Amino acid sequence: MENEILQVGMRLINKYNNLNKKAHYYGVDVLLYPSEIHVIDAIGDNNDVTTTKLSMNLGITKGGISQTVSKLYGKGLIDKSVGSGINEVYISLTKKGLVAYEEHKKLHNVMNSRLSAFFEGIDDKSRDNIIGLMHIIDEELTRMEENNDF
Amino acid sequence: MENEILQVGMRLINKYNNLNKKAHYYGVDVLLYPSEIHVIDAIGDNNDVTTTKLSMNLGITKGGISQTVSKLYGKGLIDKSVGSGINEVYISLTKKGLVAYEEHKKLHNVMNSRLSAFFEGIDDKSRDNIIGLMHIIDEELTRMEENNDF
DNA sequence: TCCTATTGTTTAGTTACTAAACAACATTAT
DNA sequence: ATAATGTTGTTTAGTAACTAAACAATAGGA
Repeated sequence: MENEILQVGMRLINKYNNLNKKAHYYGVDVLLYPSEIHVIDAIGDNNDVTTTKLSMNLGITKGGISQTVSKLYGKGLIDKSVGSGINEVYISLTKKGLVAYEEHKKLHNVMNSRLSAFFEGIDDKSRDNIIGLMHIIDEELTRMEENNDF
Repeated sequence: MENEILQVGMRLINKYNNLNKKAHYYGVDVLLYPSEIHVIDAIGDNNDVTTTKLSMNLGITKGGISQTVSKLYGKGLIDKSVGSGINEVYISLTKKGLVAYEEHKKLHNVMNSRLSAFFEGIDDKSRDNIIGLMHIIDEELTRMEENNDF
């Protein structure tokens, strides 16, 4: 019974991950790979960000970010400018980059609005339980991370 | 408010995916990569399975399965036998493969039992709402898949 | 006997990384 | 002033985990 819910949850994660594997245009003239739209998303959420900060935000090494950013620069989606800190380079979206960012966000918003409607329609107890469930999952994942259990 | 729940959900998925990236021993003498333990898990759940069925179950091409299965054979975790169908080859776990399978399952069971306890402690309405929430997410993911929206 | 369908394999290519060495520059210590 | 240290970002070589496409092997039907 409860086991089934976990199974469904796992299936949903796999479904989401598979969707996330394909490249799309996001309203621009260049094909964007998952890693690229992921970085664009992170830049759009926090403009004038540095390579090091992106690296921390996305949990990827600086080298990896540098490579993806380089591709995005070549595709004309980002700009670079001198930052305020030592050796810092600020990364920001070009107009084209902003188009891709917003197109990507828009697609997420469809699901977002359905979920918003759902949460408005349920009672407080149910909502609290859903939050509680997420808390347990978070704790368990943290435990597995710390104990290197998997 | 509801947006925050979605954000937490996304963070949990990322956390889970990052855990899933590391190689582990799972109680045997060879290091098993994520793709390998994933295939072992699928074989253990459905013994005497074929390459084609594994391919369908895991959503990976036959070529990809063939490569991973080949590595697992080299590491001594699986056996092959003549199947009943045309050209079929049955894949099964060796003793060593079973050790890895059960060790992997055991780690998941810790979370499983916490979730079971949680679901026993909540009211029916909350449980129905959680199932309903999963249903909505499933529908939306299917819609995105079909419309190629992402 | 030839054609087709199916199974599994192999090969070449790709994405998305990591680790490590490196370069460029500023700050601090001697 | 010069050397050591600490940052930042880049480049390179290597790897995992695929896919697509060609292929081989085998069985059944026309």
